[in-house]
Amino acid sequence: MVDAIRDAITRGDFAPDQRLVEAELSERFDAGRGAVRNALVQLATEGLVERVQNRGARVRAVSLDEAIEITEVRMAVEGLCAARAADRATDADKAELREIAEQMRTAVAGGDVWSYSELNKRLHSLVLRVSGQRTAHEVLSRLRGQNVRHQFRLALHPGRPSVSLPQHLAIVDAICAGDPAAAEQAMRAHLGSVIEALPEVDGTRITAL
Amino acid sequence: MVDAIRDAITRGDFAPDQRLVEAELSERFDAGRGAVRNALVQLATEGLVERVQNRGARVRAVSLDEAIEITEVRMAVEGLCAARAADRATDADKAELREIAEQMRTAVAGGDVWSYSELNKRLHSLVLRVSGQRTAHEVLSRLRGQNVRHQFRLALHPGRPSVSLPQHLAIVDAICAGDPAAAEQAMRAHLGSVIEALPEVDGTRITAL
DNA sequence: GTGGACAACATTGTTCACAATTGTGCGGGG
DNA sequence: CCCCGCACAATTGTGAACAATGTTGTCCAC
Repeated sequence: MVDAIRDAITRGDFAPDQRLVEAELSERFDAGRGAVRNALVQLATEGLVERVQNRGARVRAVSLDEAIEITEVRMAVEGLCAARAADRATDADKAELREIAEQMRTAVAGGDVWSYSELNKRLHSLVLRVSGQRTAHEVLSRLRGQNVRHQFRLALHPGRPSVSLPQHLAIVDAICAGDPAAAEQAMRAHLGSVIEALPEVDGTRITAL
Repeated sequence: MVDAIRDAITRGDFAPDQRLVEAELSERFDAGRGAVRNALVQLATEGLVERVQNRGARVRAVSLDEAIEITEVRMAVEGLCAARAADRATDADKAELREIAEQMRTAVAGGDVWSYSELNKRLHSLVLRVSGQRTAHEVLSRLRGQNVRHQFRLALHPGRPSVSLPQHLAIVDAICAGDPAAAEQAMRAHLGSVIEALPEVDGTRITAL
């Protein structure tokens, strides 16, 4: 239940600030109002929806400032994970990382923005998995969920792939070289660049898809 | 409601792995079963209790490994906050930081473990506030909540204050000097030392209070 | 035309009873 | 003596009704 609603929000089925009426969700997802209620409570503590007493729930709109804050925290935590990944990566992990890096190169060369965006998610997710840091994984999942909209806008920004590609490659290289400090530094540099780019794409209309 | 149960858990009124029966909590806190239910859902997503379908809730026992993971993430995020705090601290903030540092010195000199533990919380909390990073603040609140037990054990460990005091002083100094890099480094060094100390105090019986 | 009291409506909060599921003790058979 | 099935107790999940609250629209005085 909660997953269904969460997916719907992150997928963009519900616009930011849109009201989430319990009865409507109850019908749409074919569940009791109680179940919907619990799901909304959970999503509220996850930061995806806002709930105010007697006035119901609405999907939370994260401002530019919040998006920057979130990315700052991501910078710190994913930096940690990159360092851990550099320490723990097996040969199989490294092969997988290089595989993604290679696909990223061809995607950017071919101008395939959507594939690159998917590879981006896979790369960050793989670094997390290799790091073995479950706590960091949970923290980042929550943060990422709140940020999907800004993330999406950034991915669609023209010229963005060509600046982020070398950063991604540097991350992969550092992890494969088993250099934790370099991996952390590369990840922080990458997300630092995301932070700088966020204000530029803020307010961009989402047309594609 | 949720605050009452959360406090009870962090205070230690409920032991780890203890079952939390809805009816019992309902009576103890004088609230409807529905309210208790919602509170448990929220506490579950906060990571304080575990809930399994049709089997109820129990307070989550965090293992030593998890405690270390949590502290690693804290190291990354609080490092970020220390750096931000060094950039943003006003004169009033700095005065407050130095005040706490001074009180820490006298507490350690006088062997007042409990006061020192309280000051420790206040210091970390103040750094967070000064950093102005609300997202980091929320993340850390959650993590700290899961870790209270280990944190508490560590605070009671004999000889611990004398090793952590200079680290705390270094943090305050770096922030007051307006040196973000040094502040981040000092905070990371401090929490790194916590990580090293955690295994030593693991399994210690909690007698005092 | 504007603002305020008031009523009708919509939505959430709460309670209750009951259904569904799981844990437990008991007895019988191997 | 141990293991399996069965009934019963304990507990959670769910649905419906009702209460409480907030929102919207209307009417009337000014």
